[in-house]
This record gives sequence, structure tokens and C-alpha cells, in this order.
Amino acid sequence: MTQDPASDPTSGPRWLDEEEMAAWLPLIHLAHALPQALDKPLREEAGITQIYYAMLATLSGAPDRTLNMGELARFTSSSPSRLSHAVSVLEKRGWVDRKQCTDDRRVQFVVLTDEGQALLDRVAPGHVARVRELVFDRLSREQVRSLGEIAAALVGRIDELGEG
Amino acid sequence: MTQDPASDPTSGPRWLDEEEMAAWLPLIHLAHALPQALDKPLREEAGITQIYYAMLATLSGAPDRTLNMGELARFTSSSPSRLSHAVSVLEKRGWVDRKQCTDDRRVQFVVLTDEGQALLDRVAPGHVARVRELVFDRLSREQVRSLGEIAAALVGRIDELGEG
DNA sequence: GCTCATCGTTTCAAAGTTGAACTATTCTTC
DNA sequence: GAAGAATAGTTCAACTTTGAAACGATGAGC
Repeated sequence: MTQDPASDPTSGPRWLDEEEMAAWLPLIHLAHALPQALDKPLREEAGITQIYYAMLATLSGAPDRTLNMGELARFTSSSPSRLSHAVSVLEKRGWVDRKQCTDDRRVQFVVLTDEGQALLDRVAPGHVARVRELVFDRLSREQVRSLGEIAAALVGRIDELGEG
Repeated sequence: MTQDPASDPTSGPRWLDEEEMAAWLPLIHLAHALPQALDKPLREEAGITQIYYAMLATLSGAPDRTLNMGELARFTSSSPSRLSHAVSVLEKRGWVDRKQCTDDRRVQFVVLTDEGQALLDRVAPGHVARVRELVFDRLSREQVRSLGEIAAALVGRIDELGEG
């Protein structure tokens, strides 16, 4: 991806220069390793991954601990199919319930149960501690701000593309 | 994850404050959406994902277009198991060959074939263009530098933890 | 030169994720 | 109010990824 760095605009793609490469390689490594590093302890403690955790946490913060599938999918950046499977698993374990919406019978509500909330209460402190240890303890205040801006900018573009 | 922000150090975990949350949510979203956004066009063009692409690209840059499984696993942050499967697929499609090492008969070399190189030549320009569009076109030079530093710091800590 | 731990890799079964096809419901528009 | 488009979710089959267990090969200690 760095070959031919002196290529002029007319002769093929502009390859990444050294500084871009120095950002790119750690970024893709990070995108893979971070979820993994967060998943591992969650798996051991509760048999769930970060994405399941995110679903429960999102529900926990919602009014009446309830969201419909579409909202939950958007908040957790999951495909409908993935979410449907995941909710089935969570339901089977007693952490959420599905409930038909009476107004619009296409939509399903997902409700966090007391057991689900209890699980969350149990694992959340450890999870947050890990997030701190892996991310925020390593960064200056200024870097945290910068990271927020950068991630928001990239996510904005990516989502734009996904819709358009 | 933001509840009880005024908790003192003795009363449970330190939850994320507003600025940390403003970095955290986009970051995990990014970690999920970026690989996805890069995979999609690669899937359509070549039936591979970013990780397969990374394997081929890494081999392409290696001496004699050859690495052993362990090296390739490290460079692409893949588990041995995952790499083994992936190489089998790439081999079946004729893009790499496996070759026994004669010195140490535990190790397998993986060699990029001419077909593999040709595939790479075909898809690399588009892939780099997408990386530019999704990432580098959105960031100032200063942000690229900053992102590199941040990602390297986080990856450093995560890898440390994985070994220790 | 045994023995035993370690290394590099593969295989296994289970679980997760995927896009596409499908069902059921609601909205539009004429 | 009927026909067709759009929306919300689910199911399907194919594929990927997972951790654990297995494998043979090598090195280290004695």
C-alpha cells in the first residue's frame, strides 16, 4: 500500500505516505484488537460479548428499559439479522423479553428484565474498569478530546455512505 | 456507563465522564463500522474481506512473497486457528501455496502465487481509494498524526495485556 | 540419548455473522 | 378501498470465527 509513493495523479492511485501508514496500521489493528480485548473478560464472567453487553446497557438506559428492534439495532450498529439472533439468545437466558407493540403490529419491543439488569449491575463495574485501563488511562485529556473528534468524523462519513 | 458520575473513589467504579463518553461511543462504533465498510466492496469485487486482503498484501511485501504461519498471524493480528482456515481458503482459490520448511518441519511457509499477486494488483487501487475516502480525506494532517499516536498507544497496551 | 515442556500448526464442535429471501403489517396514491 | 410500495422483523443456508484439544517436531535439562 506504500509502493510508488511518488506517483502523480494521472498514473493510478495515490498510495498512503509514511505518516498515513503510521496511522493506518495501528488503526486497523486497534479496530480488531480492542473489541477482542473487551470481549474476553465479558465472555468469562457472563458468556456474552461487548455487543450483547451494549444491547443490555442500551436497554438499561432507555425509558421503561424498552426499545424496539430497529432502535436497538441502530444504537448498537447491528444488522437486523444479527440483532434478531442476539435477542433470541438474550431472551433464552432470561435477560430480555420480547413484547408485541399493539399500535403497529410489525414492531417488537425488547424489554430488559430484572435479571438482565442484575447481570448488568454485576458486570458493568469490571467492564468500565477495563475500558479505563485499556483506553482512558493511556491518553491525556487532550488526546481523549482529539480521539472523540476524529472518531466522530470517521463514523459520520461511514454512516453517510451506508445510507446513501 | 455514565450513571453516578460524582461517585468518590471508595464507592465503586469511576464511570465515564461526558468527554470520555463522547470519545468512547464513536470509538466502538468505528471499530465495528470501519472494517465492515472496507469489507463490503472487497467482498463484491473479490469475495474476500479486509483480513484476507491484509494477508495477501502482507505476503506481497515480504521477501520472496513468503512468510510462515506464525509471522503472518502476528502481522495480521489473527489467531492461529483463524489464519489456518483463511489460508486454506486462499490456497483453494489458488492465491497462495503452502510449503513445508525443511529446517524446522513444524513450520509451514505461505507463498503468494502469481494469481494472488494479480488479484492484489487488481483490487488494491480501489481499496486504497476507499481508505482515503473513509479516513484520510476526512482528517487534517494534524489529526492523522494524532490518530497515529493514539492508536499506537492503545494497541501497545492491548498487546501487552494479551501477552502478560 | 531419555524425558518432558514448548512450539507451530491443524482440526474440532459450537457459536456468531452474513446477505438474501420471506412474512406480515402499514402507508400511499389513485 | 384496492394495488402496490415501503417498513419491521424473522428465517435461511453459507461462511467465519472461536477456544480447546490434538498433533508432530524440536529444544532443554539431566
